Amino acid sequence: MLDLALLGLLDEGPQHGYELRKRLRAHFGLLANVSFGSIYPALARLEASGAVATVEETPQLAVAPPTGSLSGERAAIRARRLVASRGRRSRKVYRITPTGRQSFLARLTDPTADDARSFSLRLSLARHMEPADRLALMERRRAQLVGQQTDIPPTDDDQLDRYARSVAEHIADGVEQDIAWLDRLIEAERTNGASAEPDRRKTRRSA
Amino acid sequence: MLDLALLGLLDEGPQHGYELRKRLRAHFGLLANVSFGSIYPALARLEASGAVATVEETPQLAVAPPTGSLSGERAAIRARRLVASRGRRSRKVYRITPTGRQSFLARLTDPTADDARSFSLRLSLARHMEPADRLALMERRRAQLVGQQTDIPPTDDDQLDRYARSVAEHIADGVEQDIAWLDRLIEAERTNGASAEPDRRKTRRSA
DNA sequence: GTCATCATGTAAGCCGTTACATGATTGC
DNA sequence: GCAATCATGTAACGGCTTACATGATGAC
Repeated sequence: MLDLALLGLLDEGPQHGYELRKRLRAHFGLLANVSFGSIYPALARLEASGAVATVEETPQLAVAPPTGSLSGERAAIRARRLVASRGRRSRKVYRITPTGRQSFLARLTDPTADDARSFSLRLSLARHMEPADRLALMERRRAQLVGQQTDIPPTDDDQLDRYARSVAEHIADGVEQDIAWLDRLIEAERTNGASAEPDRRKTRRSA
Repeated sequence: MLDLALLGLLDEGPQHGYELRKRLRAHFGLLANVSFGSIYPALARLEASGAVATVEETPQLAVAPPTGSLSGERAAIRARRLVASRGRRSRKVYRITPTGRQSFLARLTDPTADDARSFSLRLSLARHMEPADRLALMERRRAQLVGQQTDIPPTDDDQLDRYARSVAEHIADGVEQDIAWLDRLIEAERTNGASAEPDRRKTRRSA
């Protein structure tokens, strides 16, 4: 789940761990409000598996401004990994590899891996998918939700107290609204299925 | 979280693990759709901590019907823990202890432990709380949700693609509806605060 | 000079899962 | 006899969290 989100972000350009965390929150909101204790090991794993690679300096970002020659020697010795752009602490910039992009797409559309938790994240990344996969994702999720409705009969206990009943009803309402939302998405997907191209987006790599 | 749910159910009468799992689903729906691999260790922990105790047979259930004297000897030898009521496999029936009831109430109202995940479960069990604690629980949750709205500005990125934007909007809608729901609950809680007594419910122990 | 922010990482723990192992009883 | 359901438990693993350790840099 985290891997998917990280790869999705890295697809928009090389970034380092600290920045990735901020963007996770900005892009995915509550879906991926994840701690550093998860992110750094995840990046290390992804690097070990060849899905991402560390970048040896991002030249267009490191304009090497005349920040100062003071204590230059000391700084140069310490800057092991990367000469920090604009004097920051050394940071490890990652980029997604072709292999990584492949496994990203494979995992994004893998029907065996879509649980309730990862659905919203997957849908957020749906622009990377083929229209058919996108539709399949939505319909699998819809079926799951309908299954919940029938599995657990709506507020089956009329002997629940008011609080428990209120919670049950609220949850049932939520499921219903999720289904309605999906129906709208599916409908939209079907109507302009021809006009919607996969993945074409103003990828602002030079932002 | 699971402990809370188990204690809440056991407060309505002694039950065994297998039954508890079914009731978890029935009472709390998706909130506590938990596997046996969690339940049995949880019950063992609760027993070790003194919150629950095993019952030495529930006489009113084990009516000892004339099921048969056939193979009676063999069955009697194997029935180690409990003489099974109506010939079932031996099962371990738990009841909540006074200590358990105390820690249940303490944990239910503990303000340091209410994260988003456990809120719905706590509210489902709100009939066990004092009106003031109940109100406090709701208002803490409301504050959390409002905090989310401001922390993560609503669909802050107008450069998100349609899918990501749709997800962000849907989540924002959900948060808004949760707040509206809480407002209704809080309002109801304040108006009939005097008339609502804590915990009085037709506890059907003899069902 | 010290505090907030940027930046990376490790270790321990929590809370659940799946898979496995075992076995009794009921119904076809 | 065989499968489904009832019933309890263990072991391994997953994915995240918090807390800890370290350190640079800029602002006040």
